[in-house]
Amino acid sequence: MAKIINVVKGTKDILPQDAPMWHLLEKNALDIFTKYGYKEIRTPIFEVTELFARGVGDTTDIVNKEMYTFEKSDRSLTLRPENTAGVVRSYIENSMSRLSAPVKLWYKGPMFRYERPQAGRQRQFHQVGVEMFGVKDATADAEVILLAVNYLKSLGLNDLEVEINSLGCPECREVYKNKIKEVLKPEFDNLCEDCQNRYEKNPLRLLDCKVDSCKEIFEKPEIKAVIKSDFICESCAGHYSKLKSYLDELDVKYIENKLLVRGLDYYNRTVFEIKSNNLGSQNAVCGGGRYDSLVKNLGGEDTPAIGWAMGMERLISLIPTIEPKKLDGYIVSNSPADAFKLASELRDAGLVVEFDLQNKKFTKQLEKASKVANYAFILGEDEVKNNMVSVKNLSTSTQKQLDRKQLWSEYKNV
RNA sequence: GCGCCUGUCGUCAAGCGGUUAAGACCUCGGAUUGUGGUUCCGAUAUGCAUGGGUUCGAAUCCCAUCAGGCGCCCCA
Repeated sequence: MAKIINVVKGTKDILPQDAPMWHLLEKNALDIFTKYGYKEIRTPIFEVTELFARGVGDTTDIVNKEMYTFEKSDRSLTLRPENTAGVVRSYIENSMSRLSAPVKLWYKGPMFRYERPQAGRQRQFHQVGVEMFGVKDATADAEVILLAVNYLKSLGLNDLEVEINSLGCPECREVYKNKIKEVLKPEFDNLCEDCQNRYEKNPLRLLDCKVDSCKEIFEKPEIKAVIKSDFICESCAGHYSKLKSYLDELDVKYIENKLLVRGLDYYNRTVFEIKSNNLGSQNAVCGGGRYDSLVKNLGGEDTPAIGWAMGMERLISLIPTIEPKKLDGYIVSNSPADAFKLASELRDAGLVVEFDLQNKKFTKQLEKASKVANYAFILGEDEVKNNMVSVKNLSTSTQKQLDRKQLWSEYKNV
């Protein structure tokens, strides 16, 4: 036998037995997002590399070490590691700022990140996400979070934890960053290697370091005081408290997590994650936040925006398995030509039917029917002659001859 | 990139230095030439990820390679 070829590391087939769960995710996304006024957008799965470098940010791990980048005709192209940058690119390119705000878009599709695969993490994975452009008020933040919660509820996921935080605006964050750097300066040599790198590149990411020695340092009173301090400026604080009061009124439960720092550079003010305890160590199903300067940074008009993305594989691992449906009927007949005709009639009437294409014996056909279908439609010589079909209910074993014309509407009474 | 764990039929597995490599499920065939789902019978790994080594003897022990899983980092 020839050598077999396997799926590439970190990728997976979505097999027929899992398809019903994907259909559920996709159907509910379409239904619910549509109710909230979102329109679907589909952008290419690869873009010019510069889009991600400028959009996602070149201090992020996503851009630094996780991108699938390739060269073609002197252009550097990259398989999208996330879709916000692509959607923003399209928003700008198609002049969507001319549309009446807010512009609400949603998407679903594969994303690519070159990481070591593990539970809840693949190199090709799928996200559903939403992006809202044009509203700077906290109403947008609240609506977007509510939408996430309601989408999760529609999937039967009610008890997930919503964590929120505010990163402030570029101005107040700069002050905060400097304070952190200042107070940590004496400890610099004691920080782990990663943290020493983060110190210059992105001090906010120091805060969720998992190394014990670093955690200890962050626990020191004078350092903790700075980390925990409410650094955000008055207007950012106002925005944040407005969001919280909206969430309270909407009865959306949340936990404030001051250490919640997104790894994407473009976020400002509101960031949030939704987590599950049943996912192993990759426990975030949803992550998002506000990115008010991204549109401008990518060459568009200054446009506030906010969005989130959910990992579809992670969602699927949280919802119960959906058993595949049986066929409505399986036609049992020794005459393929007659079976073809009957199958067409029933299919046209909306039934899901199959019949034997392999010339199997009558008993084998019936055996097959009992495994895959709710009803057997038995079509023998007599039945063909009289324009009848014998319908057998395979769970009750009752059988009746029905007129072929009314078959599709009456078979369920057998 | 680093750490830990695991590779026996399509699937789940037993096996712990000497077996004819259990068993179950799935699939296929038969009992059953127009009545299934129950039952009974039968078929299906000359081979235990691959390559070396140790041994009289290896699926079992050792090494390497490959593959998979999990964790760190980071994220959905």
